[in-house]
Amino acid sequence: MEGKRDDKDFIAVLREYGLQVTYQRLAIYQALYHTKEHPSAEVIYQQVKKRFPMISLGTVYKTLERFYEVGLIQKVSPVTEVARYDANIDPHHHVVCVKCQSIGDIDQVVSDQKITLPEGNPFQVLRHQVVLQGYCPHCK
Amino acid sequence: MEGKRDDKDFIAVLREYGLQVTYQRLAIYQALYHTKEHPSAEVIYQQVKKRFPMISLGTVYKTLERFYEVGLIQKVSPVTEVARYDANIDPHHHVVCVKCQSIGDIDQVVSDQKITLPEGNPFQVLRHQVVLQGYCPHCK
DNA sequence: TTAATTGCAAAGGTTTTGCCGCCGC
DNA sequence: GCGGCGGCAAAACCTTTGCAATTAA
Repeated sequence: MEGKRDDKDFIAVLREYGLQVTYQRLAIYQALYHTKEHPSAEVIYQQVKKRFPMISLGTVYKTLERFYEVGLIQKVSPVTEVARYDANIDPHHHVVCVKCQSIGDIDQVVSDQKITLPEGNPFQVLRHQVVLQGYCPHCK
Repeated sequence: MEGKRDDKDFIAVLREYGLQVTYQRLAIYQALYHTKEHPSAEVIYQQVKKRFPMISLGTVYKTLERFYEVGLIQKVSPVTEVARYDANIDPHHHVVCVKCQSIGDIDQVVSDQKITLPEGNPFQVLRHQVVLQGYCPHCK
């Protein structure tokens, strides 16, 4: 039985990750668990508000960040806090320091030619970007 | 002679990309061209302001976005506009629709084991993320 | 009981927008 | 001269923070 989880299961999951269990957290995790849409905090808030109209957006932000912190969920996008620019337009990738946010270049040497898509992928892919995360020479 | 470009060269570059030439644009492009720091708009603003104290931050934002739009520079990070979350924590990558920002999953099938770093890379890499960009089934 | 969590509202920070005068072409 | 661009300030967002009240354990 993999398919469905009832509330009891979700409670267990939160506990596994060392999280205190609240109705808000259950609702937020369930909402995220039952969608493939990779929703933003705002979208999750709108969703959860249907069942718990008193929930606040701030709580959704705090909770998602907490989930991410303990590894219960993934987060897409926040490689750097703000947009960063680069005059070098040769194909290359970047490595971002998780501590000081400095960025280094990685020459194409990486992989790349190996980026092949699974059969039946419905997206039409234009380009890709590999972002590595780690420590820069100064922070490590 | 590859190494240095004088002002005349920068003017030519802007024209090549169909951009109108102004002192602000020259200064912004030069500032970005002469650094490896992958600066943010704010940092570029501070830099350019030394030579052109009257320049405005809004102009820097508009200009960088214009440069990016025509392909004169690269932008690191803005895969999605806001943070997006995912309850699936199995290792996998994402493909983001450049038009509607919807996100699809790409199973590990991609490459990955092939991500090898160039010799002498000074960063200590912890993990990496492959982000593909393209059109979703609905937008293509 | 005690520490963590929630809700609310305010603040912080980045980026966008509108408008008008100015400048490149 | 015309359309694009720059400066300025306001606005729009997204996200974080502070605090008092509430709740989980």
